[in-house]
Amino acid sequence: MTTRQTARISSRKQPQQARSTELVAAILEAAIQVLAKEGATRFTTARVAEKAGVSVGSVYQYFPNKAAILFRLQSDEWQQTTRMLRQILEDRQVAPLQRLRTLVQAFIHSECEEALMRGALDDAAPLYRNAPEALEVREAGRQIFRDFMLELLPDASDATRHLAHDLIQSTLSCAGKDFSSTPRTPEAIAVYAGGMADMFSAYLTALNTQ
Amino acid sequence: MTTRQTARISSRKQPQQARSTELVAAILEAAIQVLAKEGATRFTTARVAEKAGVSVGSVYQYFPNKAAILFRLQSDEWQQTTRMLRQILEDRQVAPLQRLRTLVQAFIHSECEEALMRGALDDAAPLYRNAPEALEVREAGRQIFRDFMLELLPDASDATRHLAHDLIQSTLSCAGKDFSSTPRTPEAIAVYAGGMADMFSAYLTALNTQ
Amino acid sequence: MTTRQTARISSRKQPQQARSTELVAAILEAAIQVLAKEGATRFTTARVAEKAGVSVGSVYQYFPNKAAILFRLQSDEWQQTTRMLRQILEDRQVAPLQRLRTLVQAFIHSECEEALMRGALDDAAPLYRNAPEALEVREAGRQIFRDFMLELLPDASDATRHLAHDLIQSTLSCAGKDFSSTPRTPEAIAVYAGGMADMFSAYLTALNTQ
Amino acid sequence: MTTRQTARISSRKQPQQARSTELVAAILEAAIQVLAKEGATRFTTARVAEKAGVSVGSVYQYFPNKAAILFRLQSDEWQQTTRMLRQILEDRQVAPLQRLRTLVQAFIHSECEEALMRGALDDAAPLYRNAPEALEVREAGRQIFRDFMLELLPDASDATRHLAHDLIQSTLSCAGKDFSSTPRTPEAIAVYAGGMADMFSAYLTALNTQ
DNA sequence: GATGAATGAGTATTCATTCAT
DNA sequence: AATGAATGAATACTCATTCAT
Repeated sequence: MTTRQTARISSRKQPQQARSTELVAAILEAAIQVLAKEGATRFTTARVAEKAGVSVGSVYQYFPNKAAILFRLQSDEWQQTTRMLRQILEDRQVAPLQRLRTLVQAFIHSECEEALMRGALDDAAPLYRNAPEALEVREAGRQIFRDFMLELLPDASDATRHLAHDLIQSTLSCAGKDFSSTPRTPEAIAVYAGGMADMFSAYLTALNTQ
Repeated sequence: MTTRQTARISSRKQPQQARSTELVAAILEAAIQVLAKEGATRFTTARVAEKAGVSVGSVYQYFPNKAAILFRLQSDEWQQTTRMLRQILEDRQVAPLQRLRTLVQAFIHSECEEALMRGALDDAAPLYRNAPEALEVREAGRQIFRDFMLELLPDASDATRHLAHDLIQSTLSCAGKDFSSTPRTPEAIAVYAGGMADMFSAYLTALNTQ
Repeated sequence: MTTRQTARISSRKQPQQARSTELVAAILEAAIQVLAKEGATRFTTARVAEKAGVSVGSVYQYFPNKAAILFRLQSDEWQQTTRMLRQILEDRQVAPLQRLRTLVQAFIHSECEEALMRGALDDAAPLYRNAPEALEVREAGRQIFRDFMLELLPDASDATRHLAHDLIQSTLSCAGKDFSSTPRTPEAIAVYAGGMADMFSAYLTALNTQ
Repeated sequence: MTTRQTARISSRKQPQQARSTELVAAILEAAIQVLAKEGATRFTTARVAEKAGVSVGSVYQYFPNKAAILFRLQSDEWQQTTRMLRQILEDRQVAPLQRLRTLVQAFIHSECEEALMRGALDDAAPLYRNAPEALEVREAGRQIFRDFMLELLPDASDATRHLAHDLIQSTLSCAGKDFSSTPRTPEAIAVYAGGMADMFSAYLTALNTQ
């Protein structure tokens, strides 16, 4: 929303040596724990450093600022999601609507894992949201979905397809977040994801038979 | 998400005298402006007081803490939304699906008004979200929707209806927020809301013809 | 030299009530002591607050930042010097060269008072030097001297007078600082100031008899 | 001024091997650039090392601490100035007052070269000023001037000569610094230096004819 | 010798909240 | 009731210096 602060947020150095990679991993793992245990407002570089068993200085050796740690966490998640998207949506062996169904299940499931951390990460979004890098990562996921929409709605107008795309992707990600903000059993997850897939299917079918 | 801080958050006193009511109104109006102009992170009691032309002490006379101001803003909005919900959904003169369509249009439109302030209010959600009062207000809205779902899906099982309810209400509110986070023209709003209504309609129709 | 940082530096609020005035005075007094005892590098707002028996927050209530405290100290000094300049130089009862002589004595004397603090204040100059307010205060003093130069060198060309002005004012203030950086007895001060006055007199007399 | 920190500041080792000498030179050159480009407050060992294309560790191999680099820069300058002093002042072929005139011109000119770096070096003076080595280097220059003063004021009392010496040397160096803190054209420099030489001449002549 | 990762004390500044007047 | 001065804990980030490799 607010487009106020925006700064460089990417990693300060590429950890090429094994030691460095471990350190970055330790910091990120600690960040996840701090986020989950303490929440977004109590997420401080000092706490992350302490939890990682590292000095604050070391944190700043690998991340230019606090936002960069959060962004990295989010970025990693987006990449994971993008991989999942690609894997499921590009499998042309499976019927498109079935692929969508599989995706919804997979996505909602993954959203419900580490929901506490994810929620806190979301609360901290104002800190990293406006970084230019954030937009790039998002775009990659959009492109995969865009291609998939061509399969789902081959005869629709660009406008219609674009609208359906917006609706489905937005619903998937944000209703998923909403749902995962409360602890859920695997059954409840399956049911909810099934319902969402039904909704998307009904919508897309309607668009195709128009 | 995070269930950490939870404190009394409702107004400290019922301002019954005219002067008090004015003061509260001034503070809330100022809060809206600060939120819109400065964003969630720069939303401070001092700034609100200054903008309201009141002392900080006075702010604390009517609101026990900063979160209470934010909560009140959110609460007011929920009540407004609830009124809208009631007005549209309880009008039995109109066919249920048409009422839903009207509601989606009205809701997305209203989300796009003052989007800057709403976005900031959302960013500040961690501060007031866990207040018990917040849940109560939400529940009122849910009840209206629940009743409406009985009209939409008269023959469905409770489970199915409940699921559809969750999906639709969650999609409506959070995809609406997502959509409004970017400035939109009235036409774009109408198109998007139309699409969402189509999606809901297709889904509900499918459930009813099963 | 370096013209890098430049920010608002003036006082945050005008202390109109007695209590406030006292507080500002206490902070300034504490600042002087910290500067004298700890030096420019160890001059921190926390130390000033502690020495003043006040919280850090209170310091920031009256000064927008650390530089503002230093600037205020310097500014006060400049105003005092300007007053002295005016008092001595504008006294047309006394012969011009005699006035200059008196001024040099008074100025060097005053420089040697609280020399420790002044030295430290000077070390901290990079912090406040580039503030626009600093330049204004300086200019006032220059104007008085400019008028006086007209009396000293009535027949000289503008260029000559301007050059003499620059030389004398610059020598006075910076050689004075240099001299005062070592503890001096009153006698030594009088002798040094006498010498400087002799130098100025010789120079001005030479210019006038050219 | 402040006589607080005082530590060993001279070079850690005499670099006799070619490689070492080069390294030291590279570090000093980098230091000059950092000082000029970033200013005293942003002068850090890390930045110097990076600019020099060397590791921080290497910097500490040849300089015991940051102050030592700055001191060395200053020291080199003093030695250069001392050489200039000697060259000009000890040339008995030229009349004393003419030598003084030449010196003033040369000195002010040299002050105005690399004024940006010099200014920053000056800002950093608190860091190296109190080193005992600093005093020694200064003393060498004083001695040359002292001898020259004997030529200038052969009949004056020790006290008078000493006073004139203090005045002239102090004025030369610090008014020179003051003057060079603003960018100047060669013409302006010549004029200012001429004026200063006139002032010294008038003063010395007056002392000799007393 | 050279490297540069690691350290952690140190600093400026903000802001929710209280309470004497 | 209203004020706004005072508090002080909290936080992001820097940088001189060390030392294992």
